[in-house]
Amino acid sequence: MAESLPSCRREFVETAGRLCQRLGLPRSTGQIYGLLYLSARPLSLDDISGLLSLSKASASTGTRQLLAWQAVKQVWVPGDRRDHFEAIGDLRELLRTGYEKFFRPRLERSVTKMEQLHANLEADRKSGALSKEDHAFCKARLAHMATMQNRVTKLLPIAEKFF
Amino acid sequence: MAESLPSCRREFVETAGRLCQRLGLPRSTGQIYGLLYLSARPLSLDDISGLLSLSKASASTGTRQLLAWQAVKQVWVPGDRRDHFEAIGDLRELLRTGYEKFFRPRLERSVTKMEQLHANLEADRKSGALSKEDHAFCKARLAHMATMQNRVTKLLPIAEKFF
DNA sequence: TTATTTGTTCAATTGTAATTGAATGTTCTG
DNA sequence: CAGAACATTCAATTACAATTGAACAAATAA
Repeated sequence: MAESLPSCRREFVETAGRLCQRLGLPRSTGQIYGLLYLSARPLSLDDISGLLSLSKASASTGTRQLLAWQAVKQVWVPGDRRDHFEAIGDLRELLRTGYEKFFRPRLERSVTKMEQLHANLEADRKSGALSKEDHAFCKARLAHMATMQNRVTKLLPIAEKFF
Repeated sequence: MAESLPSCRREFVETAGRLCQRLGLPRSTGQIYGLLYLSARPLSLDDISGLLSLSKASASTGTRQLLAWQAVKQVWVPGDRRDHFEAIGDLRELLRTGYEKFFRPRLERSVTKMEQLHANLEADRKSGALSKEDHAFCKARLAHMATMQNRVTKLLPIAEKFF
């Protein structure tokens, strides 16, 4: 397997890594996806760690992460015992599963969280921890936030159809 | 000023803090915004650091951060020399400026980055660093990514109108 | 079976960014 | 003006998460 990357791939890998880093994900994971995204043939862990100058441990955890996100799949290469990895090239699908696995559950939990907060607010009002005016104010703000939540919830399916 | 928070605000503050943390922003900044969002009256730096058990330094940097994001505004409280802060309650506006200041520039830069990558790809092809098949493969993948970029670019104004 | 190749797990290190206390600068007050 | 009240800046600390090397486990080959 090659030991160095052509400059276009090098730069792509770097960009992907920084994007992930900005999103709070491990840079190395982004680099791995970037590398695979521009690889015509599946790569082994050794290829990955070699080309990206990562430890095999990082390559292993990174690929497993990507497998969990369904951003990558394992493919069998005849005549080679090692696992090989290939990027899922369809970014629409990636977005879709990302939404399903990441955004939606969070959004749903945020709705129940809002309900909790509202209940809490009423309890505070009854226990006297909150004045009438403060209670009204908080209630209005929470209500506004809830309508925003609703809009996001309604927008996302539209966005999904858009892709 | 009060020394402790009613439970509803306590929980809201915690939630806001964790949300920011997840987004890669300082937790304390989120907590400050959460606190102000549910405060009927503007708070001073001392109020903030006291109620959230933060150093005044953190309160200062956090509020300046929020000012830069236009998530908070300074208000003058008669008879008090200190700066006081109030949350911008309109989350729509917050989203809008967040999009303008954060997303849009990034999206634009990503477009020029794609052009760079494409140019790079052609250069690699010419220099022989890339086989014909590899070149075709990479070109297709970059093209696919570009169309996704276009869709995002087109979707965002729609989403903006939606709010 | 034993030796070798491959992949994962885990403790330790490293790097990065948030947080703080102390120092500094600035504005008000008496 | 001197002194106090505030806010900011900065160096140092702390907390956290990515990364690694080494130990371990599993599978294959000889």
